[in-house]
Amino acid sequence: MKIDFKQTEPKWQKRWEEAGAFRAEDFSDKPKFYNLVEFPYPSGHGMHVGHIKAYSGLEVVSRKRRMQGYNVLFPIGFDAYGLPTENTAINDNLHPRVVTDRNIEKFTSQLKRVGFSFDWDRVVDTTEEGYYRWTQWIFLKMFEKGLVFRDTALVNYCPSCKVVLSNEDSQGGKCDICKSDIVQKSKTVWYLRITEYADKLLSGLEEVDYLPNVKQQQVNWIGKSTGAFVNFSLKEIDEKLRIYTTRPDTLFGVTFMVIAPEHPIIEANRDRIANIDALDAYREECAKKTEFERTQLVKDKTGICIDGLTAINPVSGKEIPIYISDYVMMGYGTGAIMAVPAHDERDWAFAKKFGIDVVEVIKGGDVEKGAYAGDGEMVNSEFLNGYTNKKDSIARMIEHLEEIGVGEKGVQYKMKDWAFNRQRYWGEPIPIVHCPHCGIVPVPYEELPLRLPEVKNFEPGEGGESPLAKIDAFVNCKCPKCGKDAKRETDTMPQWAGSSWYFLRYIDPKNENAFADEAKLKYWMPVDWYNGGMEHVTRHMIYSRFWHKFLYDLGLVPVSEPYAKRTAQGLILGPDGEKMSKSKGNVVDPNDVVDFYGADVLRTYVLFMGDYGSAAPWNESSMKGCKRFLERIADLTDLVKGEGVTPKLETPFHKTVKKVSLDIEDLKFNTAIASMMTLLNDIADVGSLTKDELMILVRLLCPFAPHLAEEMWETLGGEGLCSLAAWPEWDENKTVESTVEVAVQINGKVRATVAIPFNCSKEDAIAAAKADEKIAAAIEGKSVIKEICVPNKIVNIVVK
RNA sequence: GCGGGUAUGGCGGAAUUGGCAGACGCGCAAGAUUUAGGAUCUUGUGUUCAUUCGUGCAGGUUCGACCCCUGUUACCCGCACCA
Repeated sequence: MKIDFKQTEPKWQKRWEEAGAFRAEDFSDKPKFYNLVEFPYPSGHGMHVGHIKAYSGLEVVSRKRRMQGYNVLFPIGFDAYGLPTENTAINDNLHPRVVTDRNIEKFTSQLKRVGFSFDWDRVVDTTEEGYYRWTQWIFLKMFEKGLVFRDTALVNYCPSCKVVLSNEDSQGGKCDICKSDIVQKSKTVWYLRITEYADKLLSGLEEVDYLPNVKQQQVNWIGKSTGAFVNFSLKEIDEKLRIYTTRPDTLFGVTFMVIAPEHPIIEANRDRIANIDALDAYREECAKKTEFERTQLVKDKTGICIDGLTAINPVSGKEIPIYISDYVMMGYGTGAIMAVPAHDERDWAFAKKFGIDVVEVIKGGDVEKGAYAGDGEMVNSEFLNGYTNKKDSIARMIEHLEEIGVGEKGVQYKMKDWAFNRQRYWGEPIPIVHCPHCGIVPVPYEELPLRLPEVKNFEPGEGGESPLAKIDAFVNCKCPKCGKDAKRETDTMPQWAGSSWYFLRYIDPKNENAFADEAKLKYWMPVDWYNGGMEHVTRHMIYSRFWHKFLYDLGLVPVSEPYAKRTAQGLILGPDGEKMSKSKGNVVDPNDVVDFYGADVLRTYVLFMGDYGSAAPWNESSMKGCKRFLERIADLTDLVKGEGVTPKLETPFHKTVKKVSLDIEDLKFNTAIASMMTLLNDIADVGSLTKDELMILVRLLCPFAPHLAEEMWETLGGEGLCSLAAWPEWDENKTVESTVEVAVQINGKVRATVAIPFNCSKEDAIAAAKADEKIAAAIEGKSVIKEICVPNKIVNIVVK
């Protein structure tokens, strides 16, 4: 039969919608299954073929699950707050609300055109009042529990976007949005105390089924290290210099100390430091460097010795000079280190440059030629001499430090607290009031949502203040506590706020009394399967796990981990093999593909083009192969003869049902489709098939090419929607032929194949192999040393 | 530097995890159909005339290795002066 996709695709999309075919039911007798895909940021460019691939994976799983009788929740929404929208709005002189609505509309129509089986009744939009009200609510809960704090510190700042960025948003020293170099700036910012959850985020990984590299990346990002804090006395003043080290056992090898240029001890002791002018000059220079420059100059160590402060080694009593250098960061540990040049590369390079002594405390290397970081016997270390096990020597030293009261065991994380405010308009207002009498006062829960005010000019101020700061009607308010005049916080939340809990809102998107109903949460959570991009592993994934764990500790969600399983799709590259980007002009627009080939071809192609988890280049002619495949399937209606089973096709059908069923569970869509193609070739060889058989194939095809499947299902007289028909089952016994071709090897080389009954005995198989004339000739006159038989696979005869 | 991964025809990729390497698709070639192009269909397609040789490279284990072990090279991704 001939299919006109331009007519059939919209027809079935409408029928699904009218039938509410993909609506998830709260509380059902069916088993539940919650499939989640990362909701898109509705940018002005519309959808990308990458989105299609990202959603097609769990789309297929969702459709299969429904056919298997599950109550499936497969929702979609829009993560609509954020800078790009705001920048577009500024450029086009429109309100961000208008831009957002326009973009959401565009995305919605594109998603619907592809025929995704989302539950459109549960769409969430993070910028809607009914949504961000609860984002603010959770923020206030965090405030209430002491997880929100304000601090003045060096933060990542993007001079181009004019915003403070979190660590996660400035990876590699580049602004995540505009890719320009970020700078360090001292600012007062709001933080979420995510480090409080570092251990829980780490240990929680043990109970979830995430892709191994997803887990590993999170472990690395959290970056837990164990060691010790040591307090060094200072010769000149009655103050301690506190350091963190993972190797306290090398304390006898310390020949100098290094503190970060920003370390407060310098400011506090200006008068005492003889070379303060030189230090100031150096510090100023460091402040000017971008993060990028600071890391590029790794090899070339710079620094200055502080003239006027001397540390005392707490175990040896020796006097140690203190340097400032930008290879020590204020943001990690205590901003100060004990330098052991013999056993640390960076310290070694620094010591060589400044002519500082190198004292070996671990045997095994030549410390004059380079730092030795390996294991070995402890030397020059008094009570530690003779220790050969790192663990023991560290434990012994910590014990000693605790005894003499100069240090203790410590833990550090690379992950830092989450800098949470942005100086832009298009985000959730932070519901806080600054009162001259009461200090920082949260907006009462009943006043939520704290609405984003309408403004004309939402460009950020030159001084880096939020556009909201210019709106007096918003800023000026009464203190909720004392009732006197006060001012509102004018910064907004970062883009990652709304996406940190959206999977909970899908469960109860219209609830006005809670972020979601308790019983519904209990029914649906956790998300059974979450698929998304690798780029979100160290941001969205960590952030949302943190929020969810916080809600769990409050008893507001039923499970501690939000996502039971996490997988990731690979990128679609441009036809040139490069990452798709507008500047390279290699972007493929899904709309063009749907116009020309139809949604079914697009869906099938993005899943057939390669391994789902790997990147693969777009190849138009390969897509034509998928078009041909679907056309040939449609033509099968002409080959239908009778009902029941075609003997020659029985095994191929059972095989294919099994293969498709199992491959979908492993995201091996390419081989699932390939097996249907193979079946199609088998059918073509036979020249006919029965109606029952075709209806099996149509149902297997349905998750991939649902419009064609529905059309054929209807033509064949199938009951109801194919999308809701029962998923075909297979009989394991019928997945194999009664006779199998077995390869016969002589000394491991294939010499012949013989057809023998399936599961026949080893003896029979070997006898059959020997009966083959080629094999008989090969063994002729030689002595058989060994005969190996793997049932149904191979016979190997070793001769001499 | 640390962590993770990949390497198979002209291309995208398969291989039940130690058992006939190259499924399936693209591309290509020949033929059919067509006024022609396109589309479609049929056949062929790792290499070699052949015995052969073939899964980045060099070894090893095994009756048998894309798969396991040792060494090595290249590329990709993430983090990175983390003390």
